[in-house]
Amino acid sequence: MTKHQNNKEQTILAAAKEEFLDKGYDGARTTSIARNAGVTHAMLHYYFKTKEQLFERIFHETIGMLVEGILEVFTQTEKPFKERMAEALDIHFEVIRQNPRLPLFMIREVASRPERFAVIKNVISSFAGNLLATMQHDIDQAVSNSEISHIDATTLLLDMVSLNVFPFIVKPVFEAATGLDLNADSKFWDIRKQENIELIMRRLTPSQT
Amino acid sequence: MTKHQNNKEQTILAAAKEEFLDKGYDGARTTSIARNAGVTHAMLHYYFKTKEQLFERIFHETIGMLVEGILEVFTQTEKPFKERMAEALDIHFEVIRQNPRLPLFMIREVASRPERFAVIKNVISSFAGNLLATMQHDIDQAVSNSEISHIDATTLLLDMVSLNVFPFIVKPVFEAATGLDLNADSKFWDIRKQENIELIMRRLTPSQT
DNA sequence: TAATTTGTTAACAGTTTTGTTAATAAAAGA
DNA sequence: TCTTTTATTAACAAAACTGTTAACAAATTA
Repeated sequence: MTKHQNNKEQTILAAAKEEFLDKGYDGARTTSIARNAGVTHAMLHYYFKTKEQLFERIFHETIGMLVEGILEVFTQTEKPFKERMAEALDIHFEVIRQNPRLPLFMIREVASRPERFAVIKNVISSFAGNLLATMQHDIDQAVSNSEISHIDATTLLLDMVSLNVFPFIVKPVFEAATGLDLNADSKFWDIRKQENIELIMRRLTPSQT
Repeated sequence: MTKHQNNKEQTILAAAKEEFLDKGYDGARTTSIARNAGVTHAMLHYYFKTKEQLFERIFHETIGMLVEGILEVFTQTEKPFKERMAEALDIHFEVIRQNPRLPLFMIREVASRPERFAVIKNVISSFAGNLLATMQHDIDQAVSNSEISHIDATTLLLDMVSLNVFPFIVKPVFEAATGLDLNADSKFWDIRKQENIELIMRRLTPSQT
């Protein structure tokens, strides 16, 4: 009677993503994932042999999304450096705003199981190398035009990522401390984005000596 | 024959701290803690009835350290605001540098078990309220002297914490991406501290319009 | 030194969680 | 339609952990 709908696999994946993002690998329970997906937990082992394998799937996806998010950022080369940088900050911020749990997820998993380095290492490092080289080139050019202060590309990238990502990571603690509900407070995030842009812009503006 | 040395309790606590900081509550194993402490795991239940209770001890301690660390920061009121702010950044950075795993530990636990909010809430919120009020007062004064640009105390505090804390949180990922070993690289952290101070100083300097 | 409290071990009990299997139903292919 | 492959369930096995207990040793105290 009931049609065999292979979207069960998708349903399981969705439930697993929720569970893993929320609780991390160690906190996640395969039974709980199955329950939330509305299937018996044997199904989960049928589609994905082990918890580990199911996790890998999710982990890969999220690396993809994060890397993609940062990738898009540095493509246009027409406009002046500061302008491009402001746009990059904006885009980067919005990507995280739409996937606010990804960064903590990634950091937490890499921290508690460094073995997973291997997976992530290739994906990121090849990409990050390119990005940094490109950025450094553009920076040097802008510096020689006296358009901006000197800064190292790695330093600038870490400035950017720290400012854009950290607020989302610390959100639960921040909410506990202040009693605010930041989900219901889009103004807070708009202000935050502007502040981050402001900080980097001022950092890049040549000092008047 | 063997003397009853009650430093076993301390040994267990030390091993537990290691384990919890490294793997988080869910990833920690009481058997592993006992093994690392060199005692049978029954001992662990003898001194600390449950895993949860053992965790509470550690959790409280770390909240204490973190809050203390930020507390010390804003006491002197003689010097100009920017100067004080630079010192605060320096002290704050060094506190974290010496306890680099505490922030991720706290964030991770609060994220995966919001129930623990209750504990942390009182400690932080009462304190944070004071700090923010003090900061805002000092900021307003410095602004009216045209000593600095206008900024919200909450915003400035989040700037500061983001810049100082995030690099330590993202360290494992960063190392995976770049292949560097940041533990062996004290220069990296010195540069980072300077960059953070630079960023905030420029943010606070009144813009010349 | 006798009694009591404190520390320690080993073995075990209970639970939770992951993973397997055998039986069966549905779908697809021939 | 008969066979084979895929999907699904329920029941079960195995492992991993946490927590308990009973027996005993060492230290403390009276």
